[in-house]
Amino acid sequence: MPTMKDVARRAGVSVSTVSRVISGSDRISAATKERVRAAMKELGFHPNAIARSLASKTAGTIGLVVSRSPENAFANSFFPEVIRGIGSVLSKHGYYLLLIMTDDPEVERAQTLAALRSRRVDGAIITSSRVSDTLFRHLVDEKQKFVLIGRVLDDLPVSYVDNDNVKVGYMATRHLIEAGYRRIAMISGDPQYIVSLDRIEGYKKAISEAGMEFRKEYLVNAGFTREAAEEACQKLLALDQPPDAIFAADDTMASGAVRAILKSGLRIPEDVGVIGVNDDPLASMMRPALSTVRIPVFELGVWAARILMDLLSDGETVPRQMVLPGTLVVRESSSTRGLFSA
Amino acid sequence: MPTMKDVARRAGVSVSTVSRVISGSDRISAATKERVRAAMKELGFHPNAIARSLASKTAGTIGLVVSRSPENAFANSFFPEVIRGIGSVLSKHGYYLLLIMTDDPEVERAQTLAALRSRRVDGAIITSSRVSDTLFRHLVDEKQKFVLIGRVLDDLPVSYVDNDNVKVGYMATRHLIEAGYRRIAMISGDPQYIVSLDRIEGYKKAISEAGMEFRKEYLVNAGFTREAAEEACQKLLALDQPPDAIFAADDTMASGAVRAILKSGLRIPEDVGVIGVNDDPLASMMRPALSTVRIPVFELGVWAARILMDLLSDGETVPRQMVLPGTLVVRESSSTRGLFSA
DNA sequence: TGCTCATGTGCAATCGTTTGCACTGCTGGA
DNA sequence: TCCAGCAGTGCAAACGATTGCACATGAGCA
Repeated sequence: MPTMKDVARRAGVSVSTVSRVISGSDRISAATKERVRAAMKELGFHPNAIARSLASKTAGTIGLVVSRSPENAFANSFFPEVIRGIGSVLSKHGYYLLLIMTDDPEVERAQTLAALRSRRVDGAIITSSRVSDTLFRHLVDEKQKFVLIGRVLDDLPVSYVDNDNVKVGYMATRHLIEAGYRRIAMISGDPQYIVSLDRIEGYKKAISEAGMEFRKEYLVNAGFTREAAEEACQKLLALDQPPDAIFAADDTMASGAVRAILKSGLRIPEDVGVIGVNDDPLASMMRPALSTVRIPVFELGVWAARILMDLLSDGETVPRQMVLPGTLVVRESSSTRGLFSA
Repeated sequence: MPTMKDVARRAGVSVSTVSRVISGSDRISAATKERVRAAMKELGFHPNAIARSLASKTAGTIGLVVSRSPENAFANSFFPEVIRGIGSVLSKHGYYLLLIMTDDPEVERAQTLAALRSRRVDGAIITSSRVSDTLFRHLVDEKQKFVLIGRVLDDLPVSYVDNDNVKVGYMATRHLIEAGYRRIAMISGDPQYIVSLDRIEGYKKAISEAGMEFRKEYLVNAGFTREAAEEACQKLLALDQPPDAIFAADDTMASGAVRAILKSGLRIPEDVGVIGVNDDPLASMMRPALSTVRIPVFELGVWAARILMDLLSDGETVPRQMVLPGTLVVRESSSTRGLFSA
């Protein structure tokens, strides 16, 4: 592999000059530029990114920590979409994306810390927010640059972008109420995740606002998996007073609920209404097509990346926090109830 | 950030000694090791990965090129699964994964080449194989280390791991035949991808082997999207002699076909049988549950990574090629036909 | 004619490691 | 008693770029 030294020799200039030609900047005569460029081409020279990083003290890489938690499990399209969003920003800035993803949460934490501490990455985007996690505190203490997709409960000075999950829960529940359903149950995700707590809060808010009573037995946890959701839904339907609508905290769980309902011989949406969250491809593909609250996943990625870029370039220090809204998407699994109850 | 120099000073030894303690190797007295370790801990020292890479001439990173082609679109679980497989191997070897993924194929190629040439990554795993692509030739010429998930048509000395797509096509078609279907159409993916050609070949083989006649109008291209598949299937059903079974080259397209069939008032599997490929979560979730040929995606990732590791460590030079089999998974969309025709 | 400055280029230090080689003591066998 | 050999450590040269500073040249101006 040729180095700048070789190029310099060939072009009859010094390495500094070559360097300056490459970085484009500075005052180099057109003639010299030309000769250096030619030499580079002739030798097939490509600058060594590692050496460059060492000298310039920036890795040119940012880490993306993807928790393989059920929360953003791969049954749904969260992960690819968020990457797409991030990538669209990073590529403009010439950054590469280092993926940190493993089955083991401990390994994940260790790798995240290692990547940042070893300066292998200049910053990180983290896509999980458990209720209790000391990782963020560590990162803040070490003044590492990172952005969270999600949010933190305590008042750590952390930059994050999140969707408004309280509102998401509220919108979904509210929609069911307006569609005429009266006994609305919620199948929630693992309460270890903040997103779960938020959506539950929204659910409760809509319930009480409508003057309905919150029933403990109508709120069940299915850990973001379809199987658990199906089972949970069966139990709900077996109650003395079974619910006439189900709000599932994501589309995957909603699909489980749908299955349980249909198996039990009930009709959707006539007997039981269902709504999910995410609007992943599955939702429109199911029969009946699933009503849902769409989350702007791509945008979450975009904003997380933008904020991180700012953090890195401006040396910005005040944490920025951002909340994006969801959108109600009404499909077959809930829309027509009004007709029946009317 | 403390450097090895600081640690060395504190421990009263030379940098070389510190380095040797870190790398674990070599002959360092227990006492010295202890002192150095203590110094590192006291200073909160973490070795700089970039400097390390420069000196050791290995990036410790491998690139994963994810083509956002429809072939491995995110509607299915190909991408996450393959990453999981790769990750499980890489983490054992202490490698990080650099993700190269963009909407634009040209940018993708450029980034791939740049990452390898700049030695930002030690090698790459590439997940696309278009029929005509000069990328591989370039990479081979430059002696870059890479493994392809998929395969090449020409006889380039390229290491790859692929599933046996001819056989996959054969198995799916054969199954339909054995289930009693007689007019079997195929909805294929974009013929620009080798995988498509292979599955078509398998389809034809099974057809002719069963003494059936290959009909040109029974082979249609739907570019791996559900919408196109639905449309294509409608047209098939409108033929004078409509098919009584559909082999779709992936589950996503199969779901489109299912929708078209049901819309037209026909029953599955009684009137029309359907089979897909992949066995992604969607397949078991659909109603009727979709018969399919399962592809060992996780294993593809594992083997690609293993082969790349060998390429990097042994300086191995003979290309290794590997083909993994698929598995027939019979569900509701095809199984019972035998009962009716009997 | 002499001085100032802008322009273009080179020198050499620096980034933080790794690693081949040389050196110092000591141990133990002949 | 001498010397080979080894364990333990340090020196200093890489690795391949970036960058502050110094320097040479020639133009512009008084």
